[in-house]
Amino acid sequence: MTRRADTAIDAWFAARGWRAFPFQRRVWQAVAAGESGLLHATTGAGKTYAVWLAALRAALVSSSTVAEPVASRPGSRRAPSGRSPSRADGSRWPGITDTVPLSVVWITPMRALAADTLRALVEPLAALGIGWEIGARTGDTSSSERQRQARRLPAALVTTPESLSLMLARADAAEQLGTVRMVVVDEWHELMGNKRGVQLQLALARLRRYNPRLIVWGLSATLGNLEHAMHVLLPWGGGRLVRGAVPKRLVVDTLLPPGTERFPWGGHLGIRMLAPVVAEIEASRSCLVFTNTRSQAELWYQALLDTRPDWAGVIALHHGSLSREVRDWVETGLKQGSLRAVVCTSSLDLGVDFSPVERVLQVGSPKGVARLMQRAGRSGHSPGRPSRVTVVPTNALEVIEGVAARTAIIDGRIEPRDAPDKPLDVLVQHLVTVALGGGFRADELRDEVRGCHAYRALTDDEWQWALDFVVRGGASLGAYPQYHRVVVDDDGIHRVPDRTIARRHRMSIGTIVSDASMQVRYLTGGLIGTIEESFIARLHRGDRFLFGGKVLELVRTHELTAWVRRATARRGAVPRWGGGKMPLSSELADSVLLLLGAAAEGRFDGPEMRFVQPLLELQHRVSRLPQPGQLVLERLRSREGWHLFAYPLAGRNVHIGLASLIGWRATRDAPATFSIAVNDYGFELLSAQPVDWSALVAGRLFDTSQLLDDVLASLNSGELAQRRFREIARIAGLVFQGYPGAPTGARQLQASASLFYEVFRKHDADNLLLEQARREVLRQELEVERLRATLERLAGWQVVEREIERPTPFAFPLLVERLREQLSTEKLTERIARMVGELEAAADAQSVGRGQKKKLLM
DNA sequence: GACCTGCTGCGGTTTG
Repeated sequence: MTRRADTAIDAWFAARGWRAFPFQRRVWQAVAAGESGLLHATTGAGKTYAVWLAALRAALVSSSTVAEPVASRPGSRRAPSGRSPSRADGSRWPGITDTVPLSVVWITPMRALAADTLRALVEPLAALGIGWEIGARTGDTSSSERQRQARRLPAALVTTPESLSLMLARADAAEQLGTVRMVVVDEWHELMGNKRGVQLQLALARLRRYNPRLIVWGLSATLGNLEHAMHVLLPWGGGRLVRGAVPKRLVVDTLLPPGTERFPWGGHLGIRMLAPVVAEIEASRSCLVFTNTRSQAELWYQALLDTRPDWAGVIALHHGSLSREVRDWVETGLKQGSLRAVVCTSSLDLGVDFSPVERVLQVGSPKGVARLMQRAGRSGHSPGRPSRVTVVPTNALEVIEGVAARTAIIDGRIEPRDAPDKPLDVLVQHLVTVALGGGFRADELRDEVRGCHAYRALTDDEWQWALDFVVRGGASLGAYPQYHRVVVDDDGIHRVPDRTIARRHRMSIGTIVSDASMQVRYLTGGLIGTIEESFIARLHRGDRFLFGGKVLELVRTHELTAWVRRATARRGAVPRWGGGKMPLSSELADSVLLLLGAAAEGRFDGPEMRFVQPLLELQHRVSRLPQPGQLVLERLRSREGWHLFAYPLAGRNVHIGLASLIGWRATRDAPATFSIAVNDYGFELLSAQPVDWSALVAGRLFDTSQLLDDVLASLNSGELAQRRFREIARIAGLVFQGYPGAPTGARQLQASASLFYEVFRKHDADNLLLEQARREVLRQELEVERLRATLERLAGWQVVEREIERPTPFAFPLLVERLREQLSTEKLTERIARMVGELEAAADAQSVGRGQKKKLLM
């Protein structure tokens, strides 16, 4: 039987002109033996087929009623998506048709991937003549499909972690899901590092309780810690790590400005690279232009259209604030090859598989090695084709980052991903989910939860606290019945008897908490997308702004909708969205530092490093280049006061902590106030009085003892924790988001979250959700572990102090950064112009000649 | 003439 199934699969491969890769065979063998595991392979290497065919084969092999298998002519038939192939030709395994219960659950992190995945799964089914019904179930599943699934679930289901949890909240969850034999988690690297991944861990533990022999496979892109990724997914041990050793060539290069064009020392927009980028787009059939922010994407799209009006309709814009319709249109255009270029944010990091993308550009810092690899993988998406990404620097220092990413990839220094530890908000939500899904006994569920990696160290007290919180609202909410969500019946089973609570819970399942935003609609009703409330609030009637690639005029705002019409003007304000400020990763920063070290020794290899050579030499001449083993401190006296610049290259989050900490420690002895500026390379401390930094550095400025206390004292961590608490309150089910269509206003949501925060602080100080908020701030926003590692590293480094007369190339961006926060755009422009003027004058005074001056300013 | 920062992902109602 096994051999016949193999033969059929081989025949199907052969019909497509393929031969099974060794890694695919390894997966098939492992699954046939009932093993779980993690499959790592580059994109486009055939992971999907490997795991899917393994699942099918395992089902075939273990199906006792299988009769004579006959492969139909492989690849000759095509089944309509999501439906079982016709039974007409009879060439299939009769034993596994029709009445196969739900056997395979395929998890994808994005709804948009579900449809694509389904198509990929249907094809081999049809060709092999297997009469399985398969389907998708996510939030946008049609109501008729839902009804069909309510009658009987298909044999294989493609769904999201959230929808799986929703299914666990059904009273008949055990019957519905108890038949599942295999779970495949696609893009596990996207989930493992966040609370969605934790929610999935909990769901898998549930499925494993239903079926202890459950087979689980994760699919992952490149990570620095694959073994750990597998362990988080399969905490019960014994997983098989399979690496798809399909040679994949990855090309990282840099687009340099043509000729002797100068380059700004700071800046992140990069519009001056417009002409070279246009040339690149012209030269390729289809191109993805990644930017780091949504507003940057809007500006680039507009700039491209200004330059090439004839590209209207063949280039497009894609980011997370645009409506689903707009994005669907763009994604379809990409797949069909009708779009020449799409300007996007990480909204297209996943999901354009099997598409004809030929070229990938990354405008601005790639921030991390894995991120750049992921984006490179959007091109050349099939076995054997090379992937290529071109970094488009927006300032001189970013030129180095491209080279740094390339060397890090070659050396295999890829970022690891950490999994969250014990998020109690997710656990609280899960308790209500399971109470809804047929109920639970406390001891049994506790052991099940502890089987998850995230809760392996959950104490009895913590468990009891979480249980108590869903039963009687914890110590402070006992008086409010809506927080007595779970009730213990006479048999000791925890259930949710209240229908309103049940409904609200089902509506709130998930761990993604979105920002406060308003819908933007045409007067005619069409939805364009969503923008931050705070941005719209600053606009007046008639003001124009750029959104969705169009200049719009604000007509009026009503409730949570901004009504707009097309404006005839060519310019408008650019929306600012709030959002994460991702720091440069340690791996990439260290790689940059190595290159700077080489530069300090006079080594400039390759065109990129030679391009920035004049700038780096200038830095080294007037100050010093940061390099491994040396912390460069620059002191500058200006009209503004006394500046200290430092370049630890530890990413902006750590620099915020470091600058606050050092400023705070410096003021313990002599009172002073500092203004602080940070970027990914270093930080600036500016004071109105002189500070004896040399004495302080000789002291215990970089001490790591009492680090936590000092960090908490130096920053307003209370406010940070309160902001963080908003998300936790939502996930734990304290704050109800409101019904769709009439959502609770964001401000109201914020208000009730902070109300809970205050109530807990005053009357329930031991509430573990408060503690969680503090932990999350320290870990995620302040990266306290990385801060500690940085301090320890700095303690062993030689401190090089330099007195400088003018801002150096490394200091200049920090000056601008601070001014940007303080001044309006016009004033900032004036100030920068003056600073640059002073620099030029200084360069002239040094009589370095015109050619030199040009070089100095790049 | 140099400046324009800050990502992504999901889910859900209603019935006398």
